[in-house]
Amino acid sequence: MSEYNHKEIESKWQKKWSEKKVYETGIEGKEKCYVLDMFPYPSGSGLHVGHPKGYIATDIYSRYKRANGYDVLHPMGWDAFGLPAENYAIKTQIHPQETTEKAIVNFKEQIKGLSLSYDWDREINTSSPEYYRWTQWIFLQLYKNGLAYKKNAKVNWCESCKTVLANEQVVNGGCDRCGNVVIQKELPQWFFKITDFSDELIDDLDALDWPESTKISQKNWIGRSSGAEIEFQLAASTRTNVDWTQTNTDKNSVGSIKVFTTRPDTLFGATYVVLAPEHPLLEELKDSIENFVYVEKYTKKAINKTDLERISEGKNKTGIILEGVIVINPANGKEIPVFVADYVLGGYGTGAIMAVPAHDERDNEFAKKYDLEIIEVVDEVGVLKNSGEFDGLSFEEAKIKITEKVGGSIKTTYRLRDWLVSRQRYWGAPIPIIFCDKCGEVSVPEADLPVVLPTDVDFMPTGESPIEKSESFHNIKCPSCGGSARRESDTLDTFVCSSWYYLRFTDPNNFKEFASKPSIKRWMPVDVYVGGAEHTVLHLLYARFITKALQKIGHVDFKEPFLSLRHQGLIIAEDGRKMSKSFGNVVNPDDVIDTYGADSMRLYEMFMGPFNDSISWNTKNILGVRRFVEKVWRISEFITDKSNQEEDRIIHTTVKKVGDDIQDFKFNTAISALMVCAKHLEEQKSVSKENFKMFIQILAPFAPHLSEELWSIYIGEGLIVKSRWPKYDENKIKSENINIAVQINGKVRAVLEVGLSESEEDVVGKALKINSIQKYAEGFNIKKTIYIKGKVLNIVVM
RNA sequence: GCCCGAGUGGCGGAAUAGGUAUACGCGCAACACUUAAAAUGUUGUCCGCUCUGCGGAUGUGGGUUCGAUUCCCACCUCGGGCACCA
Repeated sequence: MSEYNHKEIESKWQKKWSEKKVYETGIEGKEKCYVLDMFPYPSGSGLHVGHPKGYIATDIYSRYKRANGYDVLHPMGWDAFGLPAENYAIKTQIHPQETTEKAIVNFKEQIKGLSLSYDWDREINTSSPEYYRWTQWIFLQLYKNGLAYKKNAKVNWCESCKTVLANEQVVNGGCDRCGNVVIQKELPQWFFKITDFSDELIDDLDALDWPESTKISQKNWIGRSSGAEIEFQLAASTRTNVDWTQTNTDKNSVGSIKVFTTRPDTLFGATYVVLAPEHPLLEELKDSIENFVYVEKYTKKAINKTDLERISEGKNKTGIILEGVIVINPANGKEIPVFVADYVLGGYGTGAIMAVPAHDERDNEFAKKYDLEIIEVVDEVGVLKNSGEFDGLSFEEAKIKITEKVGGSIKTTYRLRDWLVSRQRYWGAPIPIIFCDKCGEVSVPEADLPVVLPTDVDFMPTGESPIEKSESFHNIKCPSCGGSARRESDTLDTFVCSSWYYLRFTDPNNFKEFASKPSIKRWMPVDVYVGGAEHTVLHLLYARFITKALQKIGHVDFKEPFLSLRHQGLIIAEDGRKMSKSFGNVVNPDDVIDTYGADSMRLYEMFMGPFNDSISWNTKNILGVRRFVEKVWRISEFITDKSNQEEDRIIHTTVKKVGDDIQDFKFNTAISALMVCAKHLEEQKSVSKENFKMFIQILAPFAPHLSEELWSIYIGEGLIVKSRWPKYDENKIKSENINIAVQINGKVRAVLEVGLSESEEDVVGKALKINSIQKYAEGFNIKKTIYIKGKVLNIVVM
């Protein structure tokens, strides 16, 4: 037999499969299976060997499902809007569309080299007007249903570039282009009301087949915590300076500071109150604060701080006392001071806390620095002390009773904030809103969608988004009154584009709807979703939110988009670092395919180790799987029409094992089982045609080219990619006799062959006849014996 | 700092409803084939010792058990994520 020529064989079958459209989405009306990869951002630098790991896994899974009679939807597309292409355009004046298209062509070619079984007729591109038309439509649905709104928000702003910066463009507090200091600037921004769904986003996680760590991360991100809101009245001495009936219309909050706490049980230990620098009460109390000049100086500085500056302060908490302002601890009537400090956040809870330095680390650090009173009110076992009538209560009980006593209310708060979706960028989907002098904010009529990105733009290294200066874009009439109007020039966060693409894949060429109801019903939800763990919170949370929002509005009738989720582990470079151009340690899949073949590349990435572990690439190790490929090639020379019991047993065992392992994403052990089987067949230098057929069928999802070639030579009926998964025979797997370990006091002293049906008595009897066992048992009493059928016999002696 | 995950041969790793630790692959060594090399095949390859045998070993130290890589407690190291959320 000739040597295995991967280049010839692989290109031959890639052509045939493509001609016969073997990967077309199943439409036969069988049970469906939607297998989805997180679609990539087509970056200019192309794929490295780490990218396709997840794609290979979903491909194997899809092939397995097709062979098992499912209609499979397995699509691929491009998350094509984004910052890198725009930055590149600013540098080179090459339009992002051009670079993006080029990158897509390159990515696609690289992906096709691996024979991933995508249905390319369903390819989508988020930067095409046919797609973003529906991204805009979804924005409008949310807008019309009160789930999208505009408000001011702080953004990173570079004074010198006159532009908004993404967090990743802020390096050490400076602009990554010009190095100038980045400030926080208030600008009107669009938000999605994800916080409306906080509870559902937490509670619906329970029913999902997702990694537990991912669920926990999402829960922590949403950060639901229950506690109490408690009011601290201002002391009379403070009150005299302000006419509260004038400044405050809410009777209940006249002259008080409302705080949120998760630990109302520690109220007796609250020795001061802290306001966030943004707290509105500071302005209202202006005349009562004796050192207001200094306070104002502090708050102005604090508000202008970037996140990075706040973080870098670490344990060195800053703050300033409000002189002349005193509040009363409602639990014990004590008068306590009030501070403003930037470790308290304006956007969380009520923007004010009661500080309990004995039981909160941050309060403790602050109290020590400013020499404030520290009172312990809960002991190590959670029982109250120094708390008057509540002494001796458990902290759980005290939470409720103390809140009740001081007239507080039980309250739940969330860490999650609304999703800021507007970007002051060019390369994104325009927000379909029009501003009219007369009518104000008007949504673009659905019939006028898409709002197409203007092309008469310049990419200048400075200034605002190029979209702002486009005449053609902004020169429009108000759809409501017909008067002159101007378009919203912000574009949407790319996470918006990627938060609904799984719906589009069900019906990608629909010009009338984002996807037809029957298509959505047919395919959704996604059965298996695979992608990197870096999307644990943002993308996965946003996609879940959009699904829930669309369900609420009535466009879909399910509440979760992804039933099961798997993360692929990173492929680390051979030098132990991340693969990156700047380290010069990138391995290009094209080179690997050229040298070893696509089948070997696929096998290697799956054989490296557990799918979700991070593992170092090692080119040497590819030899192992390449040798395996050649071994299978050689085994085909031994095909006979005779089989034997042992051969049948190992083939059927392997069929079972490989199927089970694919189902569980345990590809490494599946390949190991295939290797063990191949080794056996080669050693006995014979394999029946029937068994060989089964073997290449279960090998096919991993090494489709090799299997198809062997199939065409030796089996010849149709294509292996269209064949049905072989059925194993449980009777052929079972064997009568089995080796068990015989232990004395838990140490293995002998191996014994026994029948599976033999009784414990018989097995013990046989074991005691073995020389090496007698040696250990002699002179001792047998205390007891433990026999685990087919595995181990332990004889306990004294 | 908090949260999550992981520590098994020279290396990637296998085995967890507790039951023969080191499957499979890489590497290494010897042998066969060869003028030679490559390729391929065969055999060996956790460590130690007083070596037909015995003892030890799954990050460290304890515990539960007839039996622990697997369960429990404490600690150490590495990787990932998040940043003061009251």
